[in-house]
Amino acid sequence: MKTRDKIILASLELFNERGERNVTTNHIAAHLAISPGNLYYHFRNKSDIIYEIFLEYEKLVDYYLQIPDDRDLTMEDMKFYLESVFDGLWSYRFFHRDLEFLLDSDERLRQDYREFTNRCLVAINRIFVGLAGAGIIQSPSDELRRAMSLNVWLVITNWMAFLKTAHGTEMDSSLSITRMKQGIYQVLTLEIPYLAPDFRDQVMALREQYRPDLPDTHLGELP
Amino acid sequence: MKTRDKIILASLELFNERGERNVTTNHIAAHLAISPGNLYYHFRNKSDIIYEIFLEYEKLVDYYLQIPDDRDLTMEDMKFYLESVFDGLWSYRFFHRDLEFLLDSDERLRQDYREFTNRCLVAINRIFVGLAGAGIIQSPSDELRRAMSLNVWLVITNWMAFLKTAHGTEMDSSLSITRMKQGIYQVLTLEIPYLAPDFRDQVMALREQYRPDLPDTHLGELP
DNA sequence: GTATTATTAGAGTATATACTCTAGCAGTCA
DNA sequence: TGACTGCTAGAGTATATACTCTAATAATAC
Repeated sequence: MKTRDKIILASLELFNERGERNVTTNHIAAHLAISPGNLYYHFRNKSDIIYEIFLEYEKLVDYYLQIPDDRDLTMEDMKFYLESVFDGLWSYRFFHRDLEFLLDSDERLRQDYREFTNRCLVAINRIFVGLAGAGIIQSPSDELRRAMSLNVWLVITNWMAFLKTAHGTEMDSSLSITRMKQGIYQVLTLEIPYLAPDFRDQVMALREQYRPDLPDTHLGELP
Repeated sequence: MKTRDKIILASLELFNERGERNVTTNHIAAHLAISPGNLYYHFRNKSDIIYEIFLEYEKLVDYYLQIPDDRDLTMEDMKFYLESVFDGLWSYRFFHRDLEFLLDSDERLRQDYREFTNRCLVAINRIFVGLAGAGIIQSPSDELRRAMSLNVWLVITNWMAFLKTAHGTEMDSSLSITRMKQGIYQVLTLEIPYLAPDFRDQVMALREQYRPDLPDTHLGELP
C-alpha cells in the first residue's frame, strides 16, 4: 500500500479511537513508524489529511444514498439506507465529534460539508417520498416532510455523541457498532405515527430488531 | 464583583464566542487584564473553570425543568419549558460543542453530566405525561414515550451544531438566539402526530411562531 | 551506467499552552 | 504598629505540537 494511503488509514483509525484533538501528526507518523518529514512530504498539513478522509466519507455516503426515482421504495431499501448510514457514521465517527472545530479550521471543508449536509437532507426527503409512493408511510405535506427529514438527520448525527456522553465510563461496552445501530430504533420511532396500517407491523418488527438490549440504566426512576 | 466570578463569566463569554478549544487560560487572564498567576490562584486548572460553569448550567436547567406532579400541564407550561431549554443552551452553547473532549478530560464532569442527561430525559418524559394528562397530546405507551423523549433530547442538543455547520460562512446571521429558538419548531414537529384534535390548532399556531424565516437555502432542489 | 525524480529519515524550530514560583501589596485584626 | 492572611503580578518553565530543512536513499528514465 502506498505511504499516502497508509497515512490516511492510520489517521482515521487513530482519530476514531482517540479523537482528532488527541492525535498529533507526530503520533500518526510514529504509529506508522515513518518520519514526520515523510508524512509532511505527502500532506501539507493535518487539515489536508482530514479533508482527504472527509472526501472518502462523502463518497461512501453519496454512493449509498442514491435514491432511485424511477420506482417506489421497499422495506428492504429502507433498511439498507439506515444500515448504510449508521455504518458510515461508525467508520468515520471521529468526524462528527470535532465537527465544528474542523469546519472552522478549513474553509474548503466547511463549504463541502455544507453541501454534503444538504445532499443528505435531500436524500432523506426522497426516501420519504419513495416510502409514501410505496404506501409504506402516509404522504405528509411538503413542509412536514422537510421538518421530519431534518429531525431524522438531527437524531442520526447526534446518536453517537449521545452514546458516548450519556453512558457510563464503560466506554468499551457502550461503543460498538451494535450500540450504534440502535440509533435505527430511534429513527424508526420518528416514523411510527406515519406508518400505513398495512405496513405497520412489518416496520414495528424491523424496529424491534434494534431495540436496546440493556436494562435502560437511564430513565430508571420514572413517574 | 469577585475575581473568581469574573473569571467564570469571562471564560463563559470567550468559550461561547470562540470555542473552548481556542481559548487558553492565558487568553482568559489577558481578557480580564489579570495575571495568569492570579487566575491559577482561584482555579487549579482549566477543567475546574469549566466544571464551575457546568454547575451553573446544571443549576439553571434543573431550576427551569421542575415539573409539577400535582397538576396537569398547560400550553403555557410547554412553551415555557421549550423557551427555557433553548435559552439555557444558548447561554452555555460552548458546552455541547466540545462535550466529548470535556467529559474525557474530567471524570467528575463525566459523572455529573451523565446524571444531568438522565434528569433531563426524565423531565421530558414527565412533560409528556403532563401534556397527556391535560389532553393536549394522546397518551403514548411507556415505551414509545421514552423513545420520543430521547428523540426530543437528541434534536434539542444537536440543533446548535446543525445551525453552525449546515449554514454558510455567514455565521453572524445564522447564530442568534432567534435562530436558536427555531429549534422549537423542530421539537414541535415531533409532537404533531400525537396532538389531540382539540389542541391541534393551538399547538400548530405556536409552532408557526418559530418557523424559520429564511428562504430555506438548503433543500432548494427537491423532487 | 548515469541523470533525474520521488521518497524517506531525522534532527531541529518556532510557537503555544497549561501551569508554577517568588515576591510584593492590601486589607484586617489585635 | 505589626503581624497575618488573602490576593495579585509577572517572569519563567516543561512539554507539546505543527511543521521545516537537509541530506541520503530508492526508483525510474534514458
